[in-house]
Amino acid sequence: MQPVDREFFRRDSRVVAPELLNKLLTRHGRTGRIVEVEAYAGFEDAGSHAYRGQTERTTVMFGPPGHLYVYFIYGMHWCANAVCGDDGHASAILIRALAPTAGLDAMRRARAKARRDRDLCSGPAKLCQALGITGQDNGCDIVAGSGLTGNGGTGGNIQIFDDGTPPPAEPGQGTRIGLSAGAEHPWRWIVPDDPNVSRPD
DNA sequence: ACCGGGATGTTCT
DNA sequence: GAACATCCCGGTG
Repeated sequence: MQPVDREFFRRDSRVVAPELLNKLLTRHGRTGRIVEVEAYAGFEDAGSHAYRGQTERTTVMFGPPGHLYVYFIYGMHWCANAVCGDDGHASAILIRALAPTAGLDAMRRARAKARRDRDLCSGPAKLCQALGITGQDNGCDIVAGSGLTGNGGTGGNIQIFDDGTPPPAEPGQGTRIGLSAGAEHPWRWIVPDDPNVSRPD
C-alpha cells in the first residue's frame, strides 16, 4: 500500500485520469478499485462546472490539488471528483465506477436497492452512496499520509492508495457521459472488460 | 434485452 | 424558469 502524493494530482487532469485507474478509493473500511474516470479541464472545457468561472459551488475545484470536490445533482445524487492541477487551474477527475474490494457488507446496506454486487459502485452517484460520501466531504484532503486527511471536510477519512497494481497499458477511451456541452472530447477512461463500469465501451 | 419517464432540489440565467 | 457530470422502475419485445 503506497500513498498517492499531492504531486501526482498537480498535473493536468487528462494526464492523471488514466493513471488513476486501478488505484484504490477508501473510506471507513469501504474500498473499491477505480475502474472508470472522466477528466474535466477547467476554463478550456465547456463541460466543466468551472467553465464559467469560480462560484460558491466550484470553490474547491479552484483550490489546491489532492482534495475532493463533491457536488449535488438531479435533486438527489452526490458525485465525487479528485481535484487536479496547480492551485487556480480548476481541473478535476470525476470518479465514475469502482470494483468493490472491501467493506462489501456496509456497501450492501448503504445500497439496499442494488441486487448484484456489480451494481454497488457502477456509477458516480452509486459509489458515493456505497461509500457514504456526501456534501459533508466536499473539500476534504484525499492525499494519503499527508497528515491532513479530512482537512476541509467534515465527513471523515477518504483516501486514495496505490497497492502496486499498475494502470491498464491500454485503457478504454471514449466520450464523457451525460453532457450537452463539451460532449465531443474523449476524456473518459475505463479498465477494459471490467463488469463494474457504468457503461461498456 | 432495451427504452421512456419520473423523482427531486440546487445552481445559474 | 431551465438545466442538470443520475438512478430506478415499469413498460414492451
